[in-house]
Amino acid sequence: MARPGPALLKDILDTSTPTNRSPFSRGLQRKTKRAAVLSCAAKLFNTKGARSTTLADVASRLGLTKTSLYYYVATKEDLIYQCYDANMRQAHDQLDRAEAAYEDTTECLMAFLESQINTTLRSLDGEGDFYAAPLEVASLKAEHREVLEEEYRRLLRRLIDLLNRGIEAGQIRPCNPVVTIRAIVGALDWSFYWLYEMPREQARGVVNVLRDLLTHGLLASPERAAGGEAASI
Amino acid sequence: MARPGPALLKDILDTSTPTNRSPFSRGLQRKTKRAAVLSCAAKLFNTKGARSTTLADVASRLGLTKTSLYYYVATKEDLIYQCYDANMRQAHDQLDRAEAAYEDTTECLMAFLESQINTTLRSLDGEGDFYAAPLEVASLKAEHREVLEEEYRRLLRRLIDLLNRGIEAGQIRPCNPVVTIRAIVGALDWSFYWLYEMPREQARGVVNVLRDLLTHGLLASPERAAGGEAASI
DNA sequence: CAGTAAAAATACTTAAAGTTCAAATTATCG
DNA sequence: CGATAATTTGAACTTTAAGTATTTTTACTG
Repeated sequence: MARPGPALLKDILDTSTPTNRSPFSRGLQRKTKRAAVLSCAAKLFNTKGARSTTLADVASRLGLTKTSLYYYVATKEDLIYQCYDANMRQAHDQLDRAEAAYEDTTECLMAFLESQINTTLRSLDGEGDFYAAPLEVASLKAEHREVLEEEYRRLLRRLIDLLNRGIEAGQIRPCNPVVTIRAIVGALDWSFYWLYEMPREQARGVVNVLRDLLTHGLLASPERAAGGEAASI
Repeated sequence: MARPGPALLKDILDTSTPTNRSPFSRGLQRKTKRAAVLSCAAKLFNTKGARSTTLADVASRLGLTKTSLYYYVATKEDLIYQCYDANMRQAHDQLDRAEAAYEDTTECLMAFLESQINTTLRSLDGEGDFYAAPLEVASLKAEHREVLEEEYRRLLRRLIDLLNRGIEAGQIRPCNPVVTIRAIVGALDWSFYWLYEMPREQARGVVNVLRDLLTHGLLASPERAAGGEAASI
């Protein structure tokens, strides 16, 4: 699935191994190319917005004409939907993995955040697909919009449940989990925007900074948090 | 400036006082109506995206035809730019006020966040103008885009400086201020999205939840932060 | 209340981008 | 190599929404 940024669609397939030329590989090739179309579209959507990206933009980046895209997607609306849907599925998958790997609720949440950030970073390194942040769901037709909104709410609910379990177990401070998760996921949904333009060096440290911010907060010390006078360390 | 959500443009002006009918009021009326156009557009931009909102959408909400909008704005691109610019100016103003009011860096940051959230909440109550989250700056023409990006960066720099001052003063834990501010502002830029659909009751408590999250972090206790075992309260 | 300027509407043009279709090209396989 | 299916294309068509020219309505002013 790994593929560098500016690759043309015709260069996507690795025809060096015989397996990729076997009869059954035809459907697989199509799937692979389709995934490349979605990834390319996702990158553009993240960069200039789904609605203001034209099919010609996507096509030209893939070395195709815009007509050719219709071999892979039904409509532009469908393309946007597929991109968003892929992103939502990926997010749920990552949360599945995080929940399977960690008992501790805080660790689980952090692992989820980390995997989401890393997915973006890998894509920027050309080592994985781009996923589109679902920022323009509202502009989709009702049918598609409702599916995505439900998936989004489901993700929020899962994370809220996670927080609640952490609170019950005494691992996490009592807080309003709905608002807290909204803030965290909001920052995450929007993170590609600055990750895209941040020096790679700094971007690599993002996960640790977020982990720190979320676990300890901003304040220098608990005493200070209660409202005392400032004191130098 | 206060004006309820679904008001038609012709109902905007308060003609009950003579002042509003004086000769010099003509230009003022136009300004007021122009502000109402921007506010209405901003609300729609927040709800369904700037690019997928049509001038007909904006006009119909104001009880006008789309042609009439051209009396107030030059082009649609201009309308988007004006909305975004108004938002950036408002944000800088709020930060000015917060910096003037608070010596303590943490308090200052919190006051800024609070004022931003409250601006959104007031607009939802029909007690103030809507401001558009500048989510689609990338789709504007270079000239406008550069102005807004510079204003956005300037806001980030101001907030980063604020954090740095707090760190130097020992009020704030040493952290990467760039990433930290990006995360906070990202969550903020995106907050209208969930504030719009959150029960008003809950929305009122948002500021406190964010304050808590940012000051103390998620963990139940500092001991726990070090990695100890979970303990029920 | 008539004259005049502001505001808004009607009817139209234009541009851009989404979409379709039939034809051409390319790749696979017996 | 030649048949067949997969893929891509060029060119035309459609739709949508931006933008303009002109006229009409409204409302302020003397």
